[in-house]
Order: sequence, then C-alpha cells, then structure tokens
Amino acid sequence: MTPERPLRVLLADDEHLIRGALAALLALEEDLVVVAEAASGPEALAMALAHRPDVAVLDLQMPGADGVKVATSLRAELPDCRTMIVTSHGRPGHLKRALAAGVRGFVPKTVSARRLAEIIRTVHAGNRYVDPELAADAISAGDSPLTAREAEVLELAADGAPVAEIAERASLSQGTVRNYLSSAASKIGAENRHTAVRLARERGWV
Amino acid sequence: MTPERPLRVLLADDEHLIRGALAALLALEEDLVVVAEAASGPEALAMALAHRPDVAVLDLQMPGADGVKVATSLRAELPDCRTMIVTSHGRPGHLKRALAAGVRGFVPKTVSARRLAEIIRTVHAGNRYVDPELAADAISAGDSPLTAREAEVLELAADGAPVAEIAERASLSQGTVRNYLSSAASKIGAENRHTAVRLARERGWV
DNA sequence: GCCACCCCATGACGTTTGTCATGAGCAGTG
DNA sequence: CACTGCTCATGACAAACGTCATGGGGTGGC
Repeated sequence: MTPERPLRVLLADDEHLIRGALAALLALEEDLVVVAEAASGPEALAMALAHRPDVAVLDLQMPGADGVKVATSLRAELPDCRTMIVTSHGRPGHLKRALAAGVRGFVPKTVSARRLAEIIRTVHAGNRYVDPELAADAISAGDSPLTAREAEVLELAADGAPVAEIAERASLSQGTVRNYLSSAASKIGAENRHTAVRLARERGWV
Repeated sequence: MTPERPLRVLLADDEHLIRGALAALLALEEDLVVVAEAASGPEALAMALAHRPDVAVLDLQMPGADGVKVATSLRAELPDCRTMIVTSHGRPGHLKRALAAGVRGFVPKTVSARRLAEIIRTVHAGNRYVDPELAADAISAGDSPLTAREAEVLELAADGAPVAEIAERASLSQGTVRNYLSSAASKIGAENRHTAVRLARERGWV
C-alpha cells in the first residue's frame, strides 16, 4: 500500500497567498508532491498538459475559466487526471455543475490541510468525496423547476436590465419574456423577478 | 533594529485551510510568531484580548462579525494592537470602511506569504500599507454622491423589495421612497434602481 | 393518435415604477 | 438674514411590469 511513486498534484488558485501556503502544507505529506501551480483557468490547463498530474486541485473561482470549466477540458484532454474543486462559497449549483463535469471531489476551504491531503488520496484512489454539508444543501435545494428558456431569461434579467433589453438579447418578443419571467417567479415563489433571480442564484438554478 | 522580542501575530480567517497554511508559512519567518488563531469575528476578538498580539491579521469576511467590525472593537479595547485586513474580493467600499475603522494595512490574498510578512512588519512599525491596485480602484470610484437617506433607501431596495415594503421599513411615504430611489439612480447613472443598487455596491457606496 | 408539456406569440388589464413639479420644515454657511 | 442643501410629502402622468386568457407549432410518451 505504500506508494512507490509519489502522488503528483496540480494546484490552481488565483490567490497567491493561499496557493503558496497550500503547496507548503501539502509538501509536508510524504506521499504527495505538488508538481505544478497555476493562477488562472487557462494556465491550469496548460500546466496540467505539461506536467500530467494525478490529481488536479482547482479553485472554483479563477480568472479566465473557473474550476468547473477547467475540469471539463481536463476530462477531455487528460482523462487519467482526477479533478477536484476547492472553494470558499459552496453553493448547490456549483456542486451540481461540478459533478456533471466529472469532478470527483468537492470541498470547502474550511477543511484542514491534513484533511485535504486525505481527500486527495481518496480521489486518486478512484473514489468520490463531497463535503456532507454541501451535499445536504444541494439535496435540500432540489432540482430546478425551471424550463430551459425560463432559466435563460432569468439569467438575462440578473443585472437589472429592462424587459425590452432582455427580449432583444434573447431574440424573443417582449410579451414572451414577461410570460417566462412571470412563470419563473411564481414557480420559485418570488414576488418579482429580482427576488426570483436572487433565490434562483442561491439554489443554483441559474 | 533586530527584534529581541518576536512580533506576535493573531490570525483570523474562517477558512481553516487558509488559516492553517498561513500560520505555517508565517512561522517560517524568524521574527514572527503566530500566538493565536480564530475562525470567526467574536472568536478573533476574544483571542486578541486573551493573547494581546502586536498585529491582528483579519480576513474581511468571517461569520459573526467581519474584519472591519473586529478592527473597530479592537481599536477600542486593545489600542496598542495594530490591525490589518486580508481579503479575496477587494472592493473600494471595504477599503474605505477599513481605513475609517483605523485599519493600517489592506491587502488582497493575491500577494505572496513573504510579501505579507513584510507588510506585517511595516504595519507593526506604525506605517500604513494599502495595496496599490485597490487604492487606485478606491480613488477612481470617488466619493459617494448619495445623501444619507438615499443610501439607506437604496440599501433597503437591495433584495428586490417593492416600494411599499421599503416605505414601511423606512417609515417613509411611498412617494418619498420613489423620489429618493429616482434621484439616487440618476446620480449613479443607472436606468433603474436595481442596476443602481448593483453599481453602488461595486463602488462601495452602500 | 391523443395527451402532456414546452416554446413562442399576441392582446388586454391593472399595478408598480420612474419622473417631474411643487412646497414646507429644518439644518448649516457666508 | 439670505442662501443652499437635505428631508419629507403630495399629486399627476407615462412607461414598465406582472398576470391572465388564448392559440398555434413542436416533441415525446403511452
């Protein structure tokens, strides 16, 4: 069971402070070695292709491309590389997106470094790990009751744009937009579209 | 100039991963010693009172009370303790609030640990340090053009509440609320109150 | 082939907003 | 004291929004 070959890890996080500190802590684990670091999505991808790590530990929010996008690309271009997401704000939607992208581990940054190391090993062994708290949130949030168009229109309404603008951007008539907005809001149980957007965001439906 | 007594640091961050990693990295600096760690605002305050650090390094977003609130309390209860804020999302408003609270250092988490150590020393020496990028943002954002009431009403509008509800919560007539909302939006240059809220948030005016 | 469900649209209706004019009371400033 | 600026209010009008009924076209299941 003792690994003859160390477990090669890629670390991607745009916050230098955290990335560096994390690298230092993971280096204390004898069976782990950080072979590459990246500060952005594209950089993470490039580094992964260059260094072929066993596990890629990706921050969710990075400039260029977020963790899930990187994981998706990685799955296509480097299928042997397991991916996992580490994040500060664990919202249900992110978790769903991540799992759909083939991510095998999803943990909040509130775990300890030792625990993270364990999870890296778990993921490398082919198992999955999802933070229990986050999993519970995702389950309680349930599946989105919104249809594809409802979600799309709601997303376009996110920055407070008027109906006319949404209609133009979605290539729909204004009446249709209002219908979708109305039904989306009633499904969510919101008084108006703005609170609907907020709630849908929280539940990961957009 | 060589410190006979090591510089005592308090570390407060709700993300265990980061806090632990940071503590490990700062421990590598010979003249620094992390005397206490905290994972929430109230805990940070309690730890500070118990261990009387020279410098308190506070994360901006923590459960219970954010970094700036802790800094304010600390200023009152432990005037000799210098405070500094470390944050992921450096928005102009936060910086302003922090400086007003007597915080002497404000840095994003994109700096390296070595750099952070330097800044801790700078702050301890009685100087101030503000990340140049953040400072530039804050200056370009300018001062808030909003009156007290305008800002208050705008804040109540933040979660998408209808005018009637805002009026009730602010104990104002609906007409007055609409007037304030209207003038606030026009000062900010927004089409409606929702984008006004968003922009005001970004610029730190609410 | 019927039925359910989504997509898209239109028209109509009442409500909510945004905007403007106007004015009173009340600071602080020159 | 005159002046300026903030606060709060009212009334009125146009525009934007939310809601409902209705209908045609499409896809998938039973």
